[in-house]
Amino acid sequence: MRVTRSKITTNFSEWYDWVLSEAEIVDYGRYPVKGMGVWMPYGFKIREKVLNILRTLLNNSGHEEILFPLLVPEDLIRKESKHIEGFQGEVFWVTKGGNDELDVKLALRPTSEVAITYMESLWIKGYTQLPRKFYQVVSVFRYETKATRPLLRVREISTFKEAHTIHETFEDADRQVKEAVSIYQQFFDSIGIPYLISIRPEWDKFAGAIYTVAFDTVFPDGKVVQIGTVHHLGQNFTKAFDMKVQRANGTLDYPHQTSYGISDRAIASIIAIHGDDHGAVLPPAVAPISVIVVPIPSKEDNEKVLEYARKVLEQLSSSGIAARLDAAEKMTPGEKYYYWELRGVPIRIEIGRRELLKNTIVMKRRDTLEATEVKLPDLIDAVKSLLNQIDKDLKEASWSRMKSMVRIVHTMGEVKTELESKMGIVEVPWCGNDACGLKMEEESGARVLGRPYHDQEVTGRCAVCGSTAKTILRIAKTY
RNA sequence: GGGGCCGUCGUCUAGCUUGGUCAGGAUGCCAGGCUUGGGCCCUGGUGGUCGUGGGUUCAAAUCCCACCGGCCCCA
Repeated sequence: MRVTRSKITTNFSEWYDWVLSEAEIVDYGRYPVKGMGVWMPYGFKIREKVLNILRTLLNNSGHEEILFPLLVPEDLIRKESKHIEGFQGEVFWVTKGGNDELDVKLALRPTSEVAITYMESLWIKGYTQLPRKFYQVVSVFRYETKATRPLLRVREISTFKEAHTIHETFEDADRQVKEAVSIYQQFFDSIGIPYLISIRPEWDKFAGAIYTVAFDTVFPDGKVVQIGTVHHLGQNFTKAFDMKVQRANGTLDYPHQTSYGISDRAIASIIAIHGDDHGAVLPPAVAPISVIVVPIPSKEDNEKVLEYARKVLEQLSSSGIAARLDAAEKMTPGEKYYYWELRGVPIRIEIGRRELLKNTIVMKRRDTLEATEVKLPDLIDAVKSLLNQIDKDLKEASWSRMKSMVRIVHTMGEVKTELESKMGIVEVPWCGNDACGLKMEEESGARVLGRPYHDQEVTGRCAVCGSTAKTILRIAKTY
């Protein structure tokens, strides 16, 4: 049995819907509200694992978890004019309580900057209280009017980890942006998701931000998905709320903020990026089950085979490995293979009469479907080292796939033909002027992702105006 | 923002053009048997307000309208 990636690459959309529903990750499209789905038990476990990684990273870097109300009064949300401008049209409003029209409409938060800034203005009075770093994991709502996709474009983003920090100076907030980027790098590295980090162009930064740094990844169909963002908010929100704090030198000034978020899309990426034609392939770090033990029944010695399988399970469990025995009698071993492969369990152990007689087990890795025979005494070491190996190999494979989808071109014509033939991300030399960037966006019919966050050497001339290039512009078809 | 396709047992789907035994199949599920090293086979059973509302008609899954929901393409 060999792994293939033909279905997932040529018919990604269908594959994606199929995995999410068949592997019981989310039940989407049946709940009778557009753009909203149900996290099913298996998907919920994956989500929990992902969130645990994020929480650990944030808690260990001085972030404090909080929880804000879902509703934001209209006057609050209108305080920062650029912000509301950006979100106007996609805010859900609560306008009635029972039969009464509300005097002040209440928004289902599309994000929480205003709510948090308002409360911070009550909490924080002096620089000795700064910085503060908060985060929460909540649902946020966007009134999407068309083309919703499970976990990718939804009306209720049911897993939104948003962090909000507040600082005495612009520079300290700038440092915070760097910390956030580094935390997100560690996060995506730990789940093997490859990314490019870009500074979004002026016309596409977060509504109310000074600048926005974004993480993008490439899906198997060649389209790009934004999987994380970090914003330097400067004093935009604190000024809107007239929130001043006393500084060390005694003067009053508006503090500086940042905010950064990761959503359901991180989980969508895990499914989409590591998956193959058999279904999901979960990195060990987020797999609810690390090892599935499948006994192969036989007429002779059937009870002994089962007993042996239970012994193996017991050894795995007592070594802290999340293992499960699938002893269901109704399914044939073959059916079980497909079932657990679809769900992405990293390692399968097959135990039949052959293994019983030899005192061995057969270990099959999900990512390559390669089998290895292991002597029983070596079981735990073999499983542990294979889990590490899978983790490494998944990361390497996904990075090399993404890198092959990113290439440099030098003219507008090439941008178009490259995107049309192969999708992915193209990079072109750019003078750095918005006008040229916008022109590239228009002419390419694609989306400008921005320029590299980490300096990247550039030679040549701007693909639009022909003047010396100062940086690179990244362009892609996006979700 | 513009255009197109679609909605029938849990799931996939036939039927719709040409209204009238068209509500049928597969899969799943339940019971039993035979199997079990990659979705095996056999027997019996379960399951559908044909997305919702309205209209046309003696008669609507089928024709018309609106809404809800899903998918795709273009900008």
